[in-house]
Amino acid sequence: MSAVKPATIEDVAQLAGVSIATVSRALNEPGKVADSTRRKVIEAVAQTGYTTNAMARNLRTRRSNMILILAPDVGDPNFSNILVGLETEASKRGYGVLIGNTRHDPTRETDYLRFISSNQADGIVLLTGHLPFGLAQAHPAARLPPMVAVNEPIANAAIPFVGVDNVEAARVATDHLVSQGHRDIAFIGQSSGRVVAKLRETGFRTAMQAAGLPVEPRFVLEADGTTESGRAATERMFVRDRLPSAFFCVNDATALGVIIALTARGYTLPRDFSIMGFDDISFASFVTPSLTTMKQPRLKIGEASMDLLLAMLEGEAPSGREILLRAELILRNSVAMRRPA
Amino acid sequence: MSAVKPATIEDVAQLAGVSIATVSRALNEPGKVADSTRRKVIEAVAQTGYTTNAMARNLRTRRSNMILILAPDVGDPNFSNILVGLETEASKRGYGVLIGNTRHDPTRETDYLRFISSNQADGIVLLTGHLPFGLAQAHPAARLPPMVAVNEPIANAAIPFVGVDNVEAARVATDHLVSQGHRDIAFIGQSSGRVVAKLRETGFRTAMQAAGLPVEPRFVLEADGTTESGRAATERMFVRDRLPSAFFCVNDATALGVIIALTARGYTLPRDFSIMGFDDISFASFVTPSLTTMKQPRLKIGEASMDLLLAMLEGEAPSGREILLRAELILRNSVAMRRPA
DNA sequence: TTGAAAGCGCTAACAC
DNA sequence: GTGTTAGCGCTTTCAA
Repeated sequence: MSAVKPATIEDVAQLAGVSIATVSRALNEPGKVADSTRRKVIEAVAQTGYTTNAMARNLRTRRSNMILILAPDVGDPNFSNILVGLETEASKRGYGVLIGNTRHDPTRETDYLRFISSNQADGIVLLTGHLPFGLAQAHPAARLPPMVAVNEPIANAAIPFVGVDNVEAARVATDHLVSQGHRDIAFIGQSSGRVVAKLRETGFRTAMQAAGLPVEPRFVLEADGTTESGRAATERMFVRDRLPSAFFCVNDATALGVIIALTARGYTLPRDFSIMGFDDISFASFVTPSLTTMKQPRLKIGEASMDLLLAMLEGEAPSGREILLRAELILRNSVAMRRPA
Repeated sequence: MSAVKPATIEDVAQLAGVSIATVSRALNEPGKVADSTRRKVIEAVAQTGYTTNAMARNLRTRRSNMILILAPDVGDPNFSNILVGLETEASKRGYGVLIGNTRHDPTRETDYLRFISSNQADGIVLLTGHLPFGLAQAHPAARLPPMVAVNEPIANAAIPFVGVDNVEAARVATDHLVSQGHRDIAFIGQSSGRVVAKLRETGFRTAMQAAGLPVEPRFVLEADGTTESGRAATERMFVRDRLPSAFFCVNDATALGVIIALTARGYTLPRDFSIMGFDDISFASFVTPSLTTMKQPRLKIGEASMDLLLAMLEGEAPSGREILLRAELILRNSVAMRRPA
């Protein structure tokens, strides 16, 4: 019964007894078509099972209604719900979402730009923390595609950012430790490269200063955000003569490393030390002790980012904004009152 | 300097002093073009910064080189590396990957089919465990798009499946419990609806029978695969007069529920009970006790699925195959020797 | 309010 | 080996 070839706009036009232009209008600008003819068209569309050929439309309009998402690791639990949020908002607005897993590989980053230069995507969401390698060459300054940075701001580039207010959240986290009586607090995760780490360190220092507490340089340790780096940093701590009573970790993965190191040394947590994480990634509630941490509103971050990007695409928004969302303190069992000395 | 409008094939042709057809050939079928002219073309491409307009090409060829991935929850830790594998293989072969988060919502499933019917995707990877709602209507039987089912086979449909050999893996898992001296083993996670649960139960029963052990009906409990269902099932267990010494759980989430219930009742694990999970999702090593489980080769599953789908698309493979990969027993701390009664 | 027609940029027959 | 040419299916002036 049904044609072997998909129906085209011409088939619909013929059946409805109108021109293809009218069909196009009836579908895309219903207001510009008489009620009666619109009904005929709708009817014909139903009969033929017509669907607009997106390729033809895209070729004509030079828009693809696709958004490219560039992430270093799509499987990262830190991204999971951000992706869901991005996809949800895009889908709601009639856009599709294309994913590119870069693994921080410059070659791959460049490669994915083909989606932009070949008109297969209209804008980019960057979860990578930097501009895709090769962007500048591929696109002369004036014609950069619309982009938003998510989760990790992009240094030295006027790319709108959407994410958590890291400084403020780190301040809240530190305040919580202070409120539990801690005065000697270590910061695990200093890292010159990573913008986010810097922001969290700033929040930490701000809170300490506001509380009138000193930040001892020997209590500020480098770590690159991995579990192993957290473990190693903790070990380095033990060559000191004095120890902090609490650890504020740059993220949950680092905190896990700290917990592992401390537990291995025979300490009981949180009795002996308090640990504060950041992110609230999926395992945070399953570790022992379960992790007190700052929860990122990932779904919202994703939705807000896509919303901003689409607004830019549709020419509604001033590009250059920044949307900072609030992180939430999640109280679990890794932070306790400081024991009297 | 650089033109405000992107270069087209015509610009390249002009600069190289050849016809557009030759440019097209030089780029797509280099063998069919003389060396000297090919070099001229390459040079002109470089000068103009030309990139093929994918929309025009797709319109012409009726192929998009895009694959649609339909998943109920893109953020599910169980999918994370499968997605990475899918994307990696696709990207390697020059395909892009489009994601659709269905949330098991029939409306959304139908909605995503527009990517197929509008020529924006050439094939579908199904992580949902069922055919997208509305597929049959949208595509008369003869013209179903190429599809593969991943992770969860699709009942009553001749869709090629790629995933772990659940029966075999469940057998291995059960064998391990038996080898530790357990004889009274409960199966948590019976579920009539889910194909995967059935397969794992089959593997469990096979192993028990092979070991000459009875499967007591009261030790086979329903649970839908969530942590809460595992917890609840364990509670139901305690109205019995006898208890098993080990629990084989249909997945890690369920196992976590069992652990929570048992721990809450004051038992020490694995001293009092042994728990076996399935999947090895990210938190498995962080729970206390860390979970002994069967690890799914997720990256490989993703790569193999995409490989199969692309082979089908390129007309190389008989559609209707099944690729079963081997799961690996991961020994951690939730399973111990059975204590003498 | 509608129709005719141009053309988006490309690939693939077909001719040379 | 290379060029000419006909569309792929659609949107969008421009006229009526």
